[in-house]
Amino acid sequence: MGSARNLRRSPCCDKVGLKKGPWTPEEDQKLLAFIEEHGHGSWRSLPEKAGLQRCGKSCRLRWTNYLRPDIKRGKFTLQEEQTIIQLHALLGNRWSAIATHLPKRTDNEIKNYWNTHLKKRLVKMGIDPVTHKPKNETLLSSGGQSKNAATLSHMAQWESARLEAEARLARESKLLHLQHYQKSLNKTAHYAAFPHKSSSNWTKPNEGSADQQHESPTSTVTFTDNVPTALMPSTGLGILPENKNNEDNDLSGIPATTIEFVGSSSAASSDTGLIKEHEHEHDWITSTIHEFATAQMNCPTEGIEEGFTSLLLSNTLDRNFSGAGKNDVVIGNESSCGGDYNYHEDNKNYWNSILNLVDSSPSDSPPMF
DNA sequence: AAAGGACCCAACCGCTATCTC
DNA sequence: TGAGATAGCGGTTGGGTCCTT
Repeated sequence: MGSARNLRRSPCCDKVGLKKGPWTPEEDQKLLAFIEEHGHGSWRSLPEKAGLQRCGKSCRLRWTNYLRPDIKRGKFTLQEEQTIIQLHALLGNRWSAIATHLPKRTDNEIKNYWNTHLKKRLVKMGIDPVTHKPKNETLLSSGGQSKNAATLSHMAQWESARLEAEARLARESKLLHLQHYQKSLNKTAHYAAFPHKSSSNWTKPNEGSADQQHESPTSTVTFTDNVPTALMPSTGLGILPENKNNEDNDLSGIPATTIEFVGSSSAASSDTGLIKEHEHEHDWITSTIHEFATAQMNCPTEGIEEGFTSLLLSNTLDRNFSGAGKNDVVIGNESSCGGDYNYHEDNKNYWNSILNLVDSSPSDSPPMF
């Protein structure tokens, strides 16, 4: 699908003499030093200013995937693995969206980890890594089972709209954080002398500070100062558990969850136009939820916004990650709205975990499963 | 010990979306 | 309004490392 636009444009790396391939420690030093002092500004012009024989794109990727101070490297925790699997079930290969729920991890890293570890693990367990359904069921899937796919699709659509809104607002608020960003960059000065590994790869600069949350190009979640909103407060939309004390995920006490239009204290949403956009998105999501319930689940929709969790928990999805700290995927069998009790409980587990996932502060998530 | 296959992951490629002039 | 520039995304690749025989 080569666009006509690309025919007009010259590739960013077509300049003769520009280096490709693995970065050397010296190049990293130069890039870090330059960004610490000046910020990255225009990536296009950065390499020349920084004295690098690289294209801007290469510099940007090196920074976002490796040198950024707020990157966590190393082994993925069990919790992170579960997060990735569940979000992948919901969002598919939308790595950047998944990465917003795993602060300090890059989309590239998550993508690699999925392809090299998690995908294979699911396959071994007989789970289709694309549909997250058991292989044999995928083959048999038809009729009533297709309802599951439609349900997932609706969930993804809903999440997609939310993420897009988040991204847009994050861009707006990013401007307001520019000054803050420059300050934070200065804090990273000590990374200039970060240690190296013996090979071409070297260790992480370090863990980022809390206020570096604003800096991450891939992790654009921002939080309001005083509103304990859960789901992307920057969009103005939040899922607000009515009982925040439900920390142990006791399913008998699953909070009724409310989707509210939250008057965010962020600068971005103080803008009238943006608020109007929020309202529009809220309307859209509300209608989608109603459509979702009526079309896919045959469940009552009255007061549905006050009980979205219940809606999710009584849907017809047929898989579950159950039990505390388990990797196992437990396959449900019965599916009906408000039907088999055990199956209902299984789905409660599954969706409760997802809701808790997006409901948790990125950095201090308690054990969720 | 050596060969070669499997694995891993940083980096690249191609594309679209968005911004700027 | 349209062209060009830039940023960001997801898929893919290539080479280094690890493991098995």
